[in-house]
Amino acid sequence: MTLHKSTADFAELCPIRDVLERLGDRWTMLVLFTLDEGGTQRFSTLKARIPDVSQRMLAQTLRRLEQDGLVVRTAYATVPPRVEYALTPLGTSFMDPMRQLVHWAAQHHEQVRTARQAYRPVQAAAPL
Amino acid sequence: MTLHKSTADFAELCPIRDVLERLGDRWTMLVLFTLDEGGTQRFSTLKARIPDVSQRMLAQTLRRLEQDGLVVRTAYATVPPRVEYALTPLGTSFMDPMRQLVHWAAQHHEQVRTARQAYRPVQAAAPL
DNA sequence: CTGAATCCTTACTGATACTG
DNA sequence: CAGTATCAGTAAGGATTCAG
Repeated sequence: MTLHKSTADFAELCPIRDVLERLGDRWTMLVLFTLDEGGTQRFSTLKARIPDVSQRMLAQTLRRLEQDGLVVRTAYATVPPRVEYALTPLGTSFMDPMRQLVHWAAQHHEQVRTARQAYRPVQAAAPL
Repeated sequence: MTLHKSTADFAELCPIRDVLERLGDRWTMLVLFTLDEGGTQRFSTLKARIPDVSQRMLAQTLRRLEQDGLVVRTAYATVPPRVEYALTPLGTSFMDPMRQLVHWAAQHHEQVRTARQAYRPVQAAAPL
């Protein structure tokens, strides 16, 4: 369960970092959350529900999630095209730990904000 | 408990995004995890345990964590200087949800890797 | 509607060099 | 030892344009 790797293997990252680095970007969590609460949704719906995501980033995020097996993409050959996205069982299984994280954030947000305000760049003197 | 905000308020981001975006960068989780498993540690120790972090990034990450109240920095006015870092109670409280996330990653890493390999860029045809 | 491709601007990062 | 400052390269992100 270590997140560290010896200096030797930069290339083959530790499993956990490998997975978490994907999830840590700006939009992934948001997309997963939106899919979870809204169920199967079209591209345009997702775009509408995440106001500040660009088309480019949404597409890219969805591609990666699809690639990692957290999301399924279903395209219908109609005109105009219709594409639907949904969480896979794997994607759904991720929502549990994610909800914990969201809960923590909601719970402690105020405390963090307070800490930020109280923060003083540096202290010259020191204990001892 | 929504992660979305109306288009109106980009500036004042939703609490959860505000908190999670900080944690989502490349080093924060790793630093927190290292502090958690090793207890109070000096700058150089942390640097040694996270082989591929640069001095600059480690310092920056620690500053932010300190600012957010997850880490305490204690400087001793000795020569040479000695600075110790430790998790605050707030920081410790974050480890719970974080461990869940790490656990999920460890548990499903193989599945994700498999999905990545099986992935085919796009499909021309489609159902229906 | 759902994207991919391009361009361009900003943010992140690592090396390096320099202080207290 | 524990940083900060500066610089340069890379990567991320948005806006726009074009295509199936």
